[in-house]
Amino acid sequence: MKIGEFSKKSGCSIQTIRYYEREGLLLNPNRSEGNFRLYDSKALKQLEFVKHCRSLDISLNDIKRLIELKNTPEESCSSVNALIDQQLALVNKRMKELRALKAELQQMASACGSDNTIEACGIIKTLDS
Amino acid sequence: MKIGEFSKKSGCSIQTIRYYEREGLLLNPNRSEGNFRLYDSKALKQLEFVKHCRSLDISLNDIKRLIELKNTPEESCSSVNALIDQQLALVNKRMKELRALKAELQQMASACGSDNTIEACGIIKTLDS
DNA sequence: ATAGAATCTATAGTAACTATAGAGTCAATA
DNA sequence: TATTGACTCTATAGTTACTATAGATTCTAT
Repeated sequence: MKIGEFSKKSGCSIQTIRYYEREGLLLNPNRSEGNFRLYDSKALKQLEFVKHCRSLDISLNDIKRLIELKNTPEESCSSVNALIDQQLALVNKRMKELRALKAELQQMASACGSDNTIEACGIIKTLDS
Repeated sequence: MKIGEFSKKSGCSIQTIRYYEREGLLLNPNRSEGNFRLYDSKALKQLEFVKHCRSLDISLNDIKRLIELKNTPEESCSSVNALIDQQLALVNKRMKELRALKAELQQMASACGSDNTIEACGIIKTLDS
């Protein structure tokens, strides 16, 4: 299939597919006579792997590492574990930050009942302090 | 004070300060004879406002809007309210995403006890499906 | 033969910074 | 007085993960 169909099947935009190829996350596909990219179901699986990783917010660099690791199936998977643990730590950190952030925003929202002037607005006062 | 001291007092890097100035978040400071930027305590307050907003993850564009709003103190603060509400919605959305993400990552981490080969690793299997 | 759709490459834009190069300024020392 | 070193200046490029555009080709259908 050509890139248009590949894009629809995978749910990735055409530009993103070409970008992933440039970045080495997808193998260089075969080309048609007229230089159009040609994909098969194997390529689709590869792209789905990448998409799944991205949905977990794993960076393109880490995905590249995972792909390399996949190509050495006989080795220990401790690096894979480490990568996921690291990702989990990142997520926990961000969640903590977001919780604090949410608390402050909520407090600010309640600091301004509704219809003040900007001068009297509790939100601006909070931000100013 | 010159930018070095301003940077230390505010906790913003020198580049970031100059960047905020270019982006219109800080007023153009006076310059010394030799063209060095000169800041006073008023400028510090302005920068602290920006920093506080950034710590709440408010975008530079929205901060710019807040600054403009601050300059019309007699008007209604409903726009300020709306902006904070919108920010809160964003945070809630991201928290929800992160919770889902965390759940999947945890499940993956537990799918691989510890010392498999990559071929047998539950994590890679999950990512492949 | 030709119109229109799809594809190609190369390049620039996005957000919010960070980092660098190369030049100029300033205060203190030899 | 000359010079060293710290500080600052502007302009530009790099970061991440894409998205968008321009201009040229290729293919398909009438």
